[in-house]
Amino acid sequence: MNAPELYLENQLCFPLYATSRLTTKIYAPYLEELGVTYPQYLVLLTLWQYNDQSVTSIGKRLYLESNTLTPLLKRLEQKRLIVRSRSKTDERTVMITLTDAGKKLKKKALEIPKKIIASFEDDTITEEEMIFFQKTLFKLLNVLNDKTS
Amino acid sequence: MNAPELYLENQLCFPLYATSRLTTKIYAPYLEELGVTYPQYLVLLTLWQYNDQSVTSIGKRLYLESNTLTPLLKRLEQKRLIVRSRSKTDERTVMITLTDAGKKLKKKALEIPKKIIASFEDDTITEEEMIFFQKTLFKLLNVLNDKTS
DNA sequence: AAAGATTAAATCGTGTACGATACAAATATA
DNA sequence: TATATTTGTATCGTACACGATTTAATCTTT
Repeated sequence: MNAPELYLENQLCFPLYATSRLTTKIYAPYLEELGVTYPQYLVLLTLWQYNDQSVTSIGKRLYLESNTLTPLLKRLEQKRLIVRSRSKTDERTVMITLTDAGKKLKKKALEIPKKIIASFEDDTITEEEMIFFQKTLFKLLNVLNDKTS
Repeated sequence: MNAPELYLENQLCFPLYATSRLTTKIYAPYLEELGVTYPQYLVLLTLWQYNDQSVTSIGKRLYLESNTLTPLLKRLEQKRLIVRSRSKTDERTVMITLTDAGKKLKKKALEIPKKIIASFEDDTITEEEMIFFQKTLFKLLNVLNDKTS
């Protein structure tokens, strides 16, 4: 029974899944220097860009929920990069605050993007193609976010 | 300290990670009907397309290793969709064979792609753009595979 | 204001990912 | 042909993901 619609090379889900995982592996050596995991790095990016905020706010930006974030944030707190504290105006909310160490780590992180871009460099994909790719990717992310919420 | 190179919207890793996860969520209701998880579905796609093969062979196609695959394959075996058996010509190798139930599931899976395409449909992204996107995505996957191996 | 509904985190259980390591079988080399 | 190396799986520990549920705080409604 021939079924090209089920071939791996005709899927969209599979290359997204595989590329996402391999990209994370490219980051690994640099993140190891920072002492954080990849999802922890994304939380730090969120905090560096948008400053202190609630767990839900971080979740909205990263498309994650408290079931994933709470344990992750506890680990970041153990590493003394953030502080978790109940809001006084709304006791349901937990505010995430960067510590000095967490803020300092940003300087080190600034070196990462250029190293990543360098390791992505390749003859088969032009810079223009990558920019277009990134645009479509973000469009797709928005579409999917509407569909899943 | 302004650092646009660290903004979430300027990353490539982050939208890949988020889009991959949201795509998996789109599949969830259909995979529930099949009674498998998303990575289990990918293994079945591999077996349907390339027939019976070793753990390593599946891993090469999906960019996974035995540390991930062995437990996953044991679950597929418990569901009676595959059989794991040591090769007689090479006792190191474990051959993965589809059961009749595993083969039959392909018929049900054939309905999934069109449903997924329908749920991806959107005015902001043309079909042409999606095809181009998929091409770049596979190119990127190949580049990353070279870099990480 | 009391009852009901909503919201924000946290918890729990299952299933990946993956680096590191172990181990046995097969292959290569001295 | 012994020994060393490589290969194919499996195991272990840590860290996500995520659906489902719980709990407490806040908001809405009557």
